[in-house]
Amino acid sequence: MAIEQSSIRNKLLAGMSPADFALFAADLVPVELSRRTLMSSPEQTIKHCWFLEDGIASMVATSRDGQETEAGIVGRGGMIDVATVLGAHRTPLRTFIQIPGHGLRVPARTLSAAYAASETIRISLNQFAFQLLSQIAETALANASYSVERRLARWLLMCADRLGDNKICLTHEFLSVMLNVRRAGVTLAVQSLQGSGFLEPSRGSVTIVNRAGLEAFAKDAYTPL
Amino acid sequence: MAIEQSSIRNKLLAGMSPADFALFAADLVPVELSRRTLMSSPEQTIKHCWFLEDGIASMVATSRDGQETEAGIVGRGGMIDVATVLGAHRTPLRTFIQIPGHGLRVPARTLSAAYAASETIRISLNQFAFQLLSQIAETALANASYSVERRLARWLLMCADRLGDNKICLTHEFLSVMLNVRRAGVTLAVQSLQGSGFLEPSRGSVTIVNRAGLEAFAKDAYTPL
DNA sequence: CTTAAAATGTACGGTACCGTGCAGACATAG
DNA sequence: CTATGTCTGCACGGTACCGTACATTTTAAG
Repeated sequence: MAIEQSSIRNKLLAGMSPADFALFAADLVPVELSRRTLMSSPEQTIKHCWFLEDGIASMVATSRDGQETEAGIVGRGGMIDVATVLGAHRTPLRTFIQIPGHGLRVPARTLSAAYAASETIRISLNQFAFQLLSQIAETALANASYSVERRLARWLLMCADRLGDNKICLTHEFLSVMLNVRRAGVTLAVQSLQGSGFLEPSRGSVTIVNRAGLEAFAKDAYTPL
Repeated sequence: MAIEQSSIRNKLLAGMSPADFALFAADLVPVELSRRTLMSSPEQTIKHCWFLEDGIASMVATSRDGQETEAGIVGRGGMIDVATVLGAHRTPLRTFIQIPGHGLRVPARTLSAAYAASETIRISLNQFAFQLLSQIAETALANASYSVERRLARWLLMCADRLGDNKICLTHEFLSVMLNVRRAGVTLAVQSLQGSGFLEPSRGSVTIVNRAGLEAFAKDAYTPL
Protein backbone atom coordinates (compact mmCIF):
# COMPACT_ATOMS: atom_id res chain seq x y z
CA MET A 1 0.00 0.00 0.00
CA ALA A 2 1.73 3.11 -1.23
CA ILE A 3 1.98 6.21 0.88
CA GLU A 4 0.19 9.35 -0.21
CA GLN A 5 2.68 12.09 -0.97
CA SER A 6 0.17 14.72 0.10
CA SER A 7 0.13 13.37 3.63
CA ILE A 8 3.88 13.70 4.09
CA ARG A 9 5.31 16.43 6.25
CA ASN A 10 8.96 15.85 5.45
CA LYS A 11 9.95 18.80 3.34
CA LEU A 12 12.28 16.97 0.98
CA LEU A 13 9.66 14.37 0.11
CA ALA A 14 6.77 16.80 0.05
CA GLY A 15 8.63 19.07 -2.31
CA MET A 16 9.35 16.44 -4.93
CA SER A 17 7.55 16.11 -8.20
CA PRO A 18 5.10 13.18 -8.26
CA ALA A 19 7.32 11.45 -10.80
CA ASP A 20 10.35 11.71 -8.52
CA PHE A 21 8.35 10.61 -5.51
CA ALA A 22 7.15 7.58 -7.40
CA LEU A 23 10.74 6.39 -7.79
CA PHE A 24 10.85 5.17 -4.22
CA ALA A 25 7.36 5.54 -2.83
CA ALA A 26 6.82 1.81 -2.92
CA ASP A 27 9.78 1.23 -0.64
CA LEU A 28 8.93 3.82 1.99
CA VAL A 29 8.07 2.31 5.35
CA PRO A 30 6.63 4.41 8.17
CA VAL A 31 8.50 3.91 11.42
CA GLU A 32 8.19 5.21 14.92
CA LEU A 33 11.43 6.63 16.21
CA SER A 34 12.04 6.49 19.93
CA ARG A 35 14.76 8.27 21.80
CA ARG A 36 18.26 6.97 21.23
CA THR A 37 17.32 4.93 18.17
CA LEU A 38 20.58 4.47 16.32
CA MET A 39 20.25 5.29 12.63
CA SER A 40 23.80 5.03 11.46
CA SER A 41 27.21 4.66 13.00
CA PRO A 42 30.82 4.33 11.93
CA GLU A 43 30.89 0.63 12.71
CA GLN A 44 28.33 -0.52 10.19
CA THR A 45 27.53 0.02 6.56
CA ILE A 46 24.44 2.07 5.87
CA LYS A 47 21.45 -0.08 5.01
CA HIS A 48 18.61 2.37 5.32
CA CYS A 49 17.91 6.05 5.01
CA TRP A 50 15.23 8.01 6.81
CA PHE A 51 13.10 11.04 6.13
CA LEU A 52 11.89 12.51 9.40
CA GLU A 53 8.27 13.53 9.77
CA ASP A 54 8.81 15.02 13.20
CA GLY A 55 11.28 14.79 16.04
CA ILE A 56 14.98 15.45 15.72
CA ALA A 57 18.02 13.39 14.93
CA SER A 58 21.48 14.31 16.06
CA MET A 59 24.71 13.70 14.20
CA VAL A 60 27.66 13.38 16.51
CA ALA A 61 31.34 13.17 15.71
CA THR A 62 33.14 10.62 17.84
CA SER A 63 36.71 9.60 18.44
CA ARG A 64 38.04 6.34 19.76
CA ASP A 65 38.99 7.83 23.08
CA GLY A 66 35.35 8.43 23.82
CA GLN A 67 35.05 12.12 23.06
CA GLU A 68 31.87 13.05 21.30
CA THR A 69 30.25 16.27 20.19
CA GLU A 70 27.27 17.06 18.13
CA ALA A 71 28.12 18.24 14.64
CA GLY A 72 24.60 18.90 13.40
CA ILE A 73 20.93 18.17 13.82
CA VAL A 74 18.29 17.13 11.34
CA GLY A 75 14.54 17.62 11.53
CA ARG A 76 11.72 17.21 9.09
CA GLY A 77 13.55 19.49 6.69
CA GLY A 78 16.13 16.82 6.02
CA MET A 79 17.09 13.20 5.80
CA ILE A 80 19.51 10.63 7.17
CA ASP A 81 22.07 9.66 6.09
CA VAL A 82 23.52 12.14 3.67
CA ALA A 83 26.51 9.83 3.21
CA THR A 84 24.36 7.63 1.00
CA VAL A 85 23.45 10.55 -1.22
CA LEU A 86 27.08 11.40 -1.66
CA GLY A 87 27.99 7.85 -2.56
CA ALA A 88 29.51 6.63 0.68
CA HIS A 89 28.47 3.39 2.28
CA ARG A 90 29.95 4.27 5.62
CA THR A 91 30.11 7.43 7.68
CA PRO A 92 32.33 8.69 10.49
CA LEU A 93 29.29 10.23 12.19
CA ARG A 94 26.89 8.54 14.56
CA THR A 95 23.28 9.57 14.02
CA PHE A 96 20.50 8.83 16.49
CA ILE A 97 17.13 10.11 17.58
CA GLN A 98 17.30 12.86 20.11
CA ILE A 99 13.67 13.93 20.18
CA PRO A 100 11.28 11.08 19.43
CA GLY A 101 8.98 11.22 16.45
CA HIS A 102 8.16 9.46 13.22
CA GLY A 103 9.86 8.93 9.94
CA LEU A 104 9.82 7.13 6.64
CA ARG A 105 12.50 4.55 6.10
CA VAL A 106 13.83 3.55 2.72
CA PRO A 107 16.56 1.11 1.69
CA ALA A 108 19.78 2.92 0.94
CA ARG A 109 19.94 1.25 -2.47
CA THR A 110 16.56 2.55 -3.46
CA LEU A 111 17.56 6.06 -2.55
CA SER A 112 20.86 5.75 -4.40
CA ALA A 113 19.07 4.54 -7.48
CA ALA A 114 16.56 7.39 -7.35
CA TYR A 115 19.41 9.84 -6.88
CA ALA A 116 21.17 8.44 -9.91
CA ALA A 117 18.01 8.44 -11.98
CA SER A 118 16.65 11.90 -11.43
CA GLU A 119 18.39 15.22 -11.74
CA THR A 120 15.71 17.01 -9.75
CA ILE A 121 16.18 14.60 -6.86
CA ARG A 122 19.90 15.25 -7.03
CA ILE A 123 19.29 18.96 -6.88
CA SER A 124 17.12 18.85 -3.80
CA LEU A 125 19.22 16.32 -1.91
CA ASN A 126 22.47 18.08 -2.83
CA GLN A 127 21.03 21.30 -1.55
CA PHE A 128 20.25 19.63 1.75
CA ALA A 129 23.75 18.13 1.90
CA PHE A 130 25.24 21.57 1.50
CA GLN A 131 22.97 23.00 4.19
CA LEU A 132 24.25 20.29 6.48
CA LEU A 133 27.86 21.00 5.59
CA SER A 134 27.27 24.66 6.37
CA GLN A 135 25.62 23.83 9.65
CA ILE A 136 28.53 21.64 10.69
CA ALA A 137 31.00 24.38 9.80
CA GLU A 138 29.03 26.81 11.94
CA THR A 139 29.22 24.31 14.78
CA ALA A 140 32.98 24.17 14.40
CA LEU A 141 33.08 27.94 14.66
CA ALA A 142 30.75 28.02 17.65
CA ASN A 143 32.77 25.38 19.50
CA ALA A 144 35.95 27.36 19.00
CA SER A 145 34.59 30.82 19.69
CA TYR A 146 31.62 31.03 21.97
CA SER A 147 30.81 30.50 25.63
CA VAL A 148 28.75 27.62 26.89
CA GLU A 149 25.80 29.95 27.36
CA ARG A 150 25.85 31.16 23.79
CA ARG A 151 26.34 27.68 22.42
CA LEU A 152 23.40 26.48 24.48
CA ALA A 153 21.31 29.37 23.18
CA ARG A 154 22.28 28.52 19.62
CA TRP A 155 21.45 24.91 20.13
CA LEU A 156 18.04 25.53 21.63
CA LEU A 157 17.14 27.91 18.83
CA MET A 158 18.16 25.46 16.13
CA CYS A 159 16.26 22.73 17.88
CA ALA A 160 13.10 24.83 18.23
CA ASP A 161 13.31 25.76 14.55
CA ARG A 162 13.35 22.18 13.46
CA LEU A 163 10.76 21.05 15.96
CA GLY A 164 8.31 23.86 15.39
CA ASP A 165 7.88 23.93 19.15
CA ASN A 166 9.40 26.03 21.88
CA LYS A 167 9.33 23.28 24.44
CA ILE A 168 12.36 21.06 24.17
CA CYS A 169 12.25 17.85 26.18
CA LEU A 170 15.82 17.01 27.04
CA THR A 171 17.79 16.62 30.24
CA HIS A 172 20.87 18.58 31.18
CA GLU A 173 22.79 15.35 31.00
CA PHE A 174 21.83 14.94 27.36
CA LEU A 175 22.59 18.53 26.50
CA SER A 176 26.00 18.27 28.13
CA VAL A 177 26.94 15.49 25.75
CA MET A 178 25.77 17.49 22.75
CA LEU A 179 27.79 20.53 23.74
CA ASN A 180 30.71 18.56 25.13
CA VAL A 181 30.64 20.31 28.48
CA ARG A 182 29.98 19.24 32.06
CA ARG A 183 26.45 18.42 33.06
CA ALA A 184 26.84 21.01 35.80
CA GLY A 185 27.91 23.49 33.17
CA VAL A 186 24.57 23.09 31.42
CA THR A 187 22.74 23.63 34.70
CA LEU A 188 24.53 26.90 35.24
CA ALA A 189 24.00 28.05 31.67
CA VAL A 190 20.29 27.23 31.84
CA GLN A 191 19.99 29.17 35.07
CA SER A 192 21.71 32.12 33.53
CA LEU A 193 19.42 32.14 30.51
CA GLN A 194 16.45 31.73 32.83
CA GLY A 195 17.65 34.69 34.87
CA SER A 196 17.63 36.76 31.69
CA GLY A 197 14.03 35.72 31.11
CA PHE A 198 14.67 33.74 27.94
CA LEU A 199 13.89 30.25 29.20
CA GLU A 200 11.61 28.48 31.61
CA PRO A 201 13.17 25.21 32.66
CA SER A 202 11.42 22.33 34.29
CA ARG A 203 12.39 18.79 35.04
CA GLY A 204 13.31 17.11 31.78
CA SER A 205 12.55 20.06 29.54
CA VAL A 206 13.35 23.64 28.67
CA THR A 207 10.89 26.06 27.14
CA ILE A 208 11.87 29.15 25.20
CA VAL A 209 9.69 31.97 26.49
CA ASN A 210 11.46 34.90 24.87
CA ARG A 211 12.63 33.84 21.49
CA ALA A 212 13.66 37.30 20.31
CA GLY A 213 15.71 37.85 23.45
CA LEU A 214 17.40 34.50 23.11
CA GLU A 215 18.28 35.21 19.50
CA ALA A 216 19.69 38.58 20.46
CA PHE A 217 21.80 36.92 23.13
CA ALA A 218 23.07 34.14 20.86
CA LYS A 219 23.98 36.85 18.36
CA ASP A 220 26.28 35.68 15.68
CA ALA A 221 26.56 32.18 17.02
CA TYR A 222 23.18 31.49 15.48
CA THR A 223 22.04 31.92 11.91
CA PRO A 224 18.36 31.23 11.34
CA LEU A 225 17.36 28.59 8.82
CA MET B 1 45.61 25.16 -26.33
CA ALA B 2 44.20 22.36 -24.24
CA ILE B 3 45.95 21.06 -21.15
CA GLU B 4 47.32 17.54 -21.11
CA GLN B 5 45.53 15.44 -18.52
CA SER B 6 48.65 13.39 -17.98
CA SER B 7 50.53 16.41 -16.72
CA ILE B 8 47.97 17.21 -14.01
CA ARG B 9 48.74 16.50 -10.40
CA ASN B 10 45.34 17.30 -8.98
CA LYS B 11 43.93 13.96 -7.96
CA LEU B 12 40.34 14.62 -8.92
CA LEU B 13 41.27 15.67 -12.43
CA ALA B 14 43.98 13.09 -12.88
CA GLY B 15 41.61 10.32 -11.84
CA MET B 16 38.93 11.15 -14.39
CA SER B 17 38.28 9.23 -17.54
CA PRO B 18 39.50 11.04 -20.66
CA ALA B 19 35.89 11.52 -21.74
CA ASP B 20 35.00 13.21 -18.47
CA PHE B 21 38.10 15.31 -18.55
CA ALA B 22 37.25 16.46 -22.06
CA LEU B 23 34.01 17.96 -20.75
CA PHE B 24 35.82 20.94 -19.32
CA ALA B 25 39.42 20.66 -20.42
CA ALA B 26 39.00 23.51 -22.87
CA ASP B 27 37.95 25.87 -20.07
CA LEU B 28 40.75 25.05 -17.65
CA VAL B 29 43.10 27.94 -17.06
CA PRO B 30 46.36 27.52 -15.15
CA VAL B 31 46.76 30.12 -12.43
CA GLU B 32 49.37 30.94 -9.89
CA LEU B 33 47.96 31.20 -6.40
CA SER B 34 49.70 33.49 -3.97
CA ARG B 35 49.13 33.68 -0.27
CA ARG B 36 45.80 35.13 0.77
CA THR B 37 44.25 34.88 -2.69
CA LEU B 38 40.52 34.92 -2.02
CA MET B 39 38.74 32.17 -3.89
CA SER B 40 35.23 32.46 -2.57
CA SER B 41 33.48 34.33 0.17
CA PRO B 42 29.98 34.77 1.56
CA GLU B 43 29.61 38.19 -0.02
CA GLN B 44 29.82 37.18 -3.63
CA THR B 45 28.37 34.58 -5.92
CA ILE B 46 30.76 31.89 -7.03
CA LYS B 47 32.08 32.52 -10.51
CA HIS B 48 34.99 30.11 -10.70
CA CYS B 49 36.11 26.84 -9.27
CA TRP B 50 39.66 25.69 -8.75
CA PHE B 51 41.54 22.43 -8.76
CA LEU B 52 44.76 22.78 -6.77
CA GLU B 53 47.98 21.39 -8.18
CA ASP B 54 49.94 22.21 -5.07
CA GLY B 55 49.68 24.49 -2.08
CA ILE B 56 46.80 24.56 0.35
CA ALA B 57 43.55 26.43 0.57
CA SER B 58 41.75 27.04 3.82
CA MET B 59 38.02 27.21 4.36
CA VAL B 60 37.06 29.34 7.29
CA ALA B 61 33.71 29.85 8.93
CA THR B 62 33.07 33.46 9.84
CA SER B 63 30.47 35.38 11.77
CA ARG B 64 29.54 39.01 11.52
CA ASP B 65 31.13 39.85 14.84
CA GLY B 66 34.52 39.00 13.38
CA GLN B 67 35.07 35.55 14.82
CA GLU B 68 36.64 33.14 12.41
CA THR B 69 37.89 29.59 12.57
CA GLU B 70 39.12 27.20 10.03
CA ALA B 71 36.62 24.50 9.17
CA GLY B 72 38.72 22.54 6.70
CA ILE B 73 41.64 22.57 4.33
CA VAL B 74 41.96 21.47 0.74
CA GLY B 75 45.06 20.40 -1.13
CA ARG B 76 45.69 18.80 -4.47
CA GLY B 77 43.31 16.01 -3.48
CA GLY B 78 40.37 18.34 -3.80
CA MET B 79 38.73 21.35 -5.34
CA ILE B 80 37.14 24.69 -4.52
CA ASP B 81 34.31 25.39 -4.15
CA VAL B 82 32.26 22.36 -3.28
CA ALA B 83 29.21 24.62 -3.02
CA THR B 84 29.07 24.71 -6.80
CA VAL B 85 29.06 20.95 -7.01
CA LEU B 86 26.16 20.78 -4.59
CA GLY B 87 24.19 23.32 -6.55
CA ALA B 88 24.71 26.43 -4.44
CA HIS B 89 25.79 29.71 -5.96
CA ARG B 90 26.86 31.14 -2.64
CA THR B 91 28.62 29.78 0.40
CA PRO B 92 28.87 30.78 4.04
CA LEU B 93 32.56 29.83 4.04
CA ARG B 94 35.46 32.00 3.02
CA THR B 95 38.14 30.12 1.09
CA PHE B 96 41.60 31.48 0.44
CA ILE B 97 45.13 30.35 -0.24
CA GLN B 98 47.12 29.55 2.82
CA ILE B 99 50.17 27.99 1.26
CA PRO B 100 50.95 29.35 -2.19
CA GLY B 101 50.96 27.12 -5.20
CA HIS B 102 49.28 26.56 -8.52
CA GLY B 103 45.89 25.53 -9.70
CA LEU B 104 43.54 25.16 -12.61
CA ARG B 105 40.61 27.50 -12.73
CA VAL B 106 37.36 26.71 -14.43
CA PRO B 107 34.11 28.70 -14.71
CA ALA B 108 31.55 27.49 -12.19
CA ARG B 109 29.04 26.98 -14.98
CA THR B 110 31.32 24.67 -16.88
CA LEU B 111 31.84 22.56 -13.80
CA SER B 112 28.12 22.49 -13.05
CA ALA B 113 27.40 21.38 -16.57
CA ALA B 114 30.01 18.64 -16.44
CA TYR B 115 28.61 17.51 -13.09
CA ALA B 116 25.13 17.33 -14.56
CA ALA B 117 26.33 15.53 -17.64
CA SER B 118 28.44 12.76 -16.22
CA GLU B 119 27.59 10.29 -13.52
CA THR B 120 31.22 9.37 -13.01
CA ILE B 121 32.11 13.01 -12.40
CA ARG B 122 29.28 13.18 -9.90
CA ILE B 123 30.61 10.14 -8.13
CA SER B 124 34.11 11.48 -7.71
CA LEU B 125 33.10 15.01 -6.75
CA ASN B 126 30.43 13.77 -4.35
CA GLN B 127 32.99 11.59 -2.70
CA PHE B 128 35.20 14.59 -2.20
CA ALA B 129 32.29 16.61 -0.84
CA PHE B 130 31.64 13.94 1.73
CA GLN B 131 35.29 13.81 2.70
CA LEU B 132 35.11 17.51 3.29
CA LEU B 133 31.96 17.22 5.35
CA SER B 134 33.66 14.57 7.47
CA GLN B 135 36.73 16.71 7.89
CA ILE B 136 34.64 19.66 9.04
CA ALA B 137 32.79 17.48 11.53
CA GLU B 138 36.10 16.30 12.92
CA THR B 139 37.15 19.92 13.28
CA ALA B 140 33.98 20.61 15.25
CA LEU B 141 34.87 17.74 17.56
CA ALA B 142 38.47 18.82 17.93
CA ASN B 143 37.48 22.39 18.74
CA ALA B 144 35.16 21.21 21.47
CA SER B 145 37.34 18.52 22.96
CA TYR B 146 41.04 18.97 22.59
CA SER B 147 43.75 21.24 23.90
CA VAL B 148 45.49 23.83 21.80
CA GLU B 149 48.54 21.58 21.57
CA ARG B 150 46.60 18.63 20.23
CA ARG B 151 44.68 20.79 17.81
CA LEU B 152 47.92 22.26 16.55
CA ALA B 153 49.35 18.79 16.14
CA ARG B 154 46.29 17.71 14.20
CA TRP B 155 46.45 20.74 12.00
CA LEU B 156 50.12 20.33 11.16
CA LEU B 157 49.63 16.68 10.31
CA MET B 158 46.71 17.40 8.03
CA CYS B 159 48.64 20.15 6.36
CA ALA B 160 51.72 17.99 5.83
CA ASP B 161 49.55 15.24 4.35
CA ARG B 162 48.10 17.55 1.76
CA LEU B 163 51.36 19.27 1.01
CA GLY B 164 53.48 16.18 0.78
CA ASP B 165 56.09 18.11 2.71
CA ASN B 166 57.03 18.22 6.38
CA LYS B 167 58.05 21.83 6.27
CA ILE B 168 55.08 24.12 6.72
CA CYS B 169 55.70 27.78 6.04
CA LEU B 170 53.29 29.70 8.22
CA THR B 171 53.62 32.20 11.02
CA HIS B 172 52.24 31.80 14.51
CA GLU B 173 49.96 34.69 13.76
CA PHE B 174 48.42 32.82 10.88
CA LEU B 175 48.08 29.62 12.83
CA SER B 176 46.39 31.44 15.68
CA VAL B 177 43.64 32.58 13.34
CA MET B 178 43.15 29.08 12.03
CA LEU B 179 42.84 27.57 15.48
CA ASN B 180 41.01 30.57 16.95
CA VAL B 181 43.47 30.98 19.79
CA ARG B 182 45.90 33.69 20.84
CA ARG B 183 49.05 34.15 18.85
CA ALA B 184 50.97 33.67 22.08
CA GLY B 185 49.05 30.44 22.61
CA VAL B 186 50.48 29.08 19.38
CA THR B 187 53.99 30.05 20.44
CA LEU B 188 53.62 28.10 23.67
CA ALA B 189 52.11 25.10 21.92
CA VAL B 190 54.90 25.06 19.33
CA GLN B 191 57.48 25.21 22.08
CA SER B 192 55.84 22.35 23.88
CA LEU B 193 55.81 20.18 20.76
CA GLN B 194 59.39 21.16 20.09
CA GLY B 195 60.31 20.15 23.63
CA SER B 196 58.86 16.73 22.91
CA GLY B 197 61.06 16.49 19.83
CA PHE B 198 58.25 16.46 17.29
CA LEU B 199 58.88 19.82 15.63
CA GLU B 200 61.71 22.09 14.64
CA PRO B 201 60.46 25.64 14.40
CA SER B 202 62.16 28.49 12.68
CA ARG B 203 61.12 31.98 11.74
CA GLY B 204 58.07 31.72 9.53
CA SER B 205 57.93 27.95 9.39
CA VAL B 206 57.56 24.74 11.33
CA THR B 207 59.05 21.42 10.31
CA ILE B 208 57.79 18.07 11.49
CA VAL B 209 60.83 16.04 12.48
CA ASN B 210 59.11 13.16 14.24
CA ARG B 211 55.95 12.40 12.42
CA ALA B 212 55.17 9.19 14.26
CA GLY B 213 55.59 10.90 17.61
CA LEU B 214 53.39 13.77 16.58
CA GLU B 215 50.70 11.40 15.44
CA ALA B 216 50.87 9.52 18.69
CA PHE B 217 50.53 12.76 20.59
CA ALA B 218 47.61 14.03 18.52
CA LYS B 219 45.98 10.66 19.13
CA ASP B 220 42.33 10.60 18.32
CA ALA B 221 42.19 14.23 17.32
CA TYR B 222 43.73 13.22 14.00
CA THR B 223 42.55 10.66 11.50
CA PRO B 224 44.89 10.14 8.58
CA LEU B 225 43.60 10.67 5.09
C1' DC C 1 3.64 4.71 51.41
C1' DT C 2 8.30 3.23 50.66
C1' DT C 3 12.21 2.77 48.08
C1' DA C 4 14.96 3.39 44.38
C1' DA C 5 16.34 5.86 40.42
C1' DA C 6 16.73 9.96 37.78
C1' DA C 7 17.25 14.85 37.33
C1' DT C 8 18.81 18.97 39.13
C1' DG C 9 21.22 22.26 42.33
C1' DT C 10 25.49 23.58 44.64
C1' DA C 11 30.25 23.87 46.10
C1' DC C 12 35.36 24.03 45.71
C1' DG C 13 39.97 23.73 44.27
C1' DG C 14 42.40 23.39 39.93
C1' DT C 15 43.88 24.72 35.22
C1' DA C 16 44.01 25.90 30.51
C1' DC C 17 43.20 29.20 28.50
C1' DC C 18 42.54 34.55 27.60
C1' DG C 19 43.77 39.80 26.79
C1' DT C 20 47.40 42.61 26.89
C1' DG C 21 51.67 44.57 26.69
C1' DC C 22 56.45 44.61 25.92
C1' DA C 23 61.16 43.10 24.61
C1' DG C 24 64.33 40.77 21.74
C1' DA C 25 65.55 38.51 17.31
C1' DC C 26 65.49 38.52 12.61
C1' DA C 27 64.79 40.32 7.79
C1' DT C 28 64.61 43.62 4.11
C1' DA C 29 65.05 48.31 2.04
C1' DG C 30 67.51 52.41 2.07
C1' DC D 1 75.32 50.01 8.71
C1' DT D 2 70.87 51.77 9.89
C1' DA D 3 66.25 51.80 10.09
C1' DT D 4 61.76 49.70 10.05
C1' DG D 5 58.62 46.24 9.97
C1' DT D 6 57.73 41.34 11.00
C1' DC D 7 58.06 37.49 13.80
C1' DT D 8 58.77 35.31 18.13
C1' DG D 9 59.39 34.86 23.26
C1' DC D 10 57.78 35.99 27.69
C1' DA D 11 55.15 37.72 31.70
C1' DC D 12 51.00 39.22 34.29
C1' DG D 13 46.57 39.06 36.30
C1' DG D 14 42.04 37.49 35.11
C1' DT D 15 38.33 34.05 34.03
C1' DA D 16 35.63 30.51 32.08
C1' DC D 17 35.70 26.56 32.32
C1' DC D 18 36.86 21.66 34.36
C1' DG D 19 36.67 17.27 37.58
C1' DT D 20 34.62 15.80 41.38
C1' DA D 21 31.68 15.20 44.96
C1' DC D 22 27.56 15.59 47.41
C1' DA D 23 22.83 17.25 48.65
C1' DT D 24 18.23 17.99 47.18
C1' DT D 25 14.17 17.42 44.55
C1' DT D 26 11.08 14.92 41.52
C1' DT D 27 9.42 10.78 39.25
C1' DA D 28 8.63 5.91 38.80
C1' DA D 29 8.21 1.05 40.70
C1' DG D 30 6.86 -2.17 44.13
